[in-house]
Amino acid sequence: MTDTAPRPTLEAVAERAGVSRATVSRVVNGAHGVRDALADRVRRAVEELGYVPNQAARSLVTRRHDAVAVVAAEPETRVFADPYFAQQLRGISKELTAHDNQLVLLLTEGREDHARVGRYLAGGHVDGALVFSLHLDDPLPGLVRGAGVPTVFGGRPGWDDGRDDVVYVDSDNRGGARAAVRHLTGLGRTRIAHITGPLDQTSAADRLAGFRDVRADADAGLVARGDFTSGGGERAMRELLDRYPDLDAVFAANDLTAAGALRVLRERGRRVPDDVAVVGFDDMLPVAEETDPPLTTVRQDIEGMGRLMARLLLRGLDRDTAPEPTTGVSAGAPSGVILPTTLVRRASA
Amino acid sequence: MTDTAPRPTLEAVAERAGVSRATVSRVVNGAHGVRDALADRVRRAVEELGYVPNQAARSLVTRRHDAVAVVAAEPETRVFADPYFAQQLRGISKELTAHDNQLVLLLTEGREDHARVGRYLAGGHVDGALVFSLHLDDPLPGLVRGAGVPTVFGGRPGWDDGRDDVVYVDSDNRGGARAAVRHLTGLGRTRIAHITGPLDQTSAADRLAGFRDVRADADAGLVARGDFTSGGGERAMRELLDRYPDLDAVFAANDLTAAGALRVLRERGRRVPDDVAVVGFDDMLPVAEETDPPLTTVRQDIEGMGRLMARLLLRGLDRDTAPEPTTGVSAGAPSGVILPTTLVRRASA
DNA sequence: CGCGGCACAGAGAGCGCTCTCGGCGCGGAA
DNA sequence: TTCCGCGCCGAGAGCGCTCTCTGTGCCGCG
Repeated sequence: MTDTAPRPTLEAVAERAGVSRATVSRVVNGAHGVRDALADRVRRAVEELGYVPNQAARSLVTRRHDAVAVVAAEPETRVFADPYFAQQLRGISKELTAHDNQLVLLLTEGREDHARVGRYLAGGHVDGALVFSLHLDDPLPGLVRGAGVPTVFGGRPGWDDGRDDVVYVDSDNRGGARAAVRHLTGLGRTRIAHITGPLDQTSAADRLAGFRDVRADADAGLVARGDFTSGGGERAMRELLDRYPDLDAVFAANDLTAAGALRVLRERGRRVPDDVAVVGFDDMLPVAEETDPPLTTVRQDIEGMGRLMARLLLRGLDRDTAPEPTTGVSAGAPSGVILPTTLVRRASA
Repeated sequence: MTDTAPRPTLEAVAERAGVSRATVSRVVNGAHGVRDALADRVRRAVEELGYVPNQAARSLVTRRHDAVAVVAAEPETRVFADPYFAQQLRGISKELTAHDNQLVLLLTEGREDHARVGRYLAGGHVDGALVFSLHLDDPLPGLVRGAGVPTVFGGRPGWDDGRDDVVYVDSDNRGGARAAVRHLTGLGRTRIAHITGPLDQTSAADRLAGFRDVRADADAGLVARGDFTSGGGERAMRELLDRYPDLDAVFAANDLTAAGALRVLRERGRRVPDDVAVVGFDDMLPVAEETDPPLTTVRQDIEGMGRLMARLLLRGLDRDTAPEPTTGVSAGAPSGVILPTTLVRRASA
């Protein structure tokens, strides 16, 4: 039952159409230099036999796979909120399928997984890789680089040190943070605190930098360390209130953190936004709308990020097959692309 | 830069080890019937050259790909809450990598995508497929069936009509719903309402069935239709309160719905759980813990579901390569596997 | 009328691997 | 010693495709 009839080969199609394998191949692919009459006959034969090219045979000779790997460290995507990763995946998927590429998903979970991924990428099973690298000391980027596979990173890699051949897509964490804090100052708030994310992640570090851009003169004590979870947000909020009972605004590094902060504020009898205004980050959808009050936050185009990553990768792959004559890398190759963020005003600030 | 040195072939390894291709192949795979001395020489050569088998060449002859497709309808995974799908993916990924299989992700979004997926599966690029089919009238299952690819479904397919060769994994929606409602009756609640999900999804239908199992005598008016979103939960909750101002418990078809219901209850001045007890479903993690009060809900082992799906598929594939002599399908083949659910008690009921 | 050129089609090699089959050497039985 | 059997290894075909190279027919031009 599982075994279907043997799939028709090029040969079979050729025979049915009364032409040679080569001609069928020409038609099935680009189809240049084949008379219409013949081409039609071939197409009809393809249709009748239900011919589908054998990808294995094809890539054996072309060395192309029309497949790209998406590599993500599993525990991190978990902490970082799953919807985030899923949305990126969606964007990637759309772009890839639009270009007839397959998406091979590699989720890693530990040292041994890294080795496995390295081997897989080096094995030349895919034409390129999209890698999500969040931590400063992530071993993945090095691995991928070692595998010699064209790669686009999701999120600014921590080791963005001089080498400009690393391509990545990120959203404007720093700019978004600035916008959030400016929004708070615009509301007349003067005692503005920040709850960070885990600072070994570039997104968290960049958001902190954005906060500092606007509040360069803020007390160091107004910055409390969180970890992108609501529990961390609660802890940090308690600390902050203990230190600064008079604070009137909080910028949380993400929405989960903000949700935790909101709970503590309510518990301590602070009204939001009247007493304390709160801004989050991510616009993580189930959460940001469900909090009480709904969260003012910074939205990023997550799906767009994914799509852009895929697009950049595919473009790079194209260039490889048809290298332009200009010397070396095209002038001013965009090594990092930063997507804009927007402030979403809800009730919390 | 992108192009690395040409990858070593079996031939190269053979030459270096001073043996034939066949021997290297034997060692690289099962390694039976090769003297240890020779095998060691081969392994050393593999190591030194950094040889990795060319999967395309291999599957060209073996007709195996060590890859399975995961097919999901994109808009639905969105509505159904993204973390859900991501967790399943994680379970699938773990199981697949444990068996050296790759995960090819196919997200569909419309009619034309269905055709594309059908072609892909029929094209014999993968050894099997894991398909998430939520809707009663989902065209995907039919397509997959037509493609003649071994398949395991995620969630009970709507058309579970007699044919017992369809393999699926689902969690015990009906039993979980029963447990939730019994919990409410155990609390002494007597006026228990239910907000359903979209009833063209089997999970929603099964949860409703579970509600009815326990409250067979409940007024029809105590069942309000929702859509798995918090907005739907709000609307349904308003209806219910209008119809039954005296209701003292609500079983919501999922956590998002429950979150919406909670908002309306608060807005109408009902205390939870004192006046009205609320139970959700899913234990969708960011949400269920963030609501006020935190949600009592029914947890399913989502990751386990994914893992089980993959395991069942791989087992089926194994059988194909090494068919057991027993007649036909193994007696009592588990066509549907139902995973247990557990009630998680928090503050809302 | 003959030749070069062009547009198209076919023959055939070869991508890197697996796997069958045959050969070879060695040990034990006759 | 001869022969068979067995364990191990190599030769070689072939998986389904692409792509180059060659061949063929036809046109235009001299």
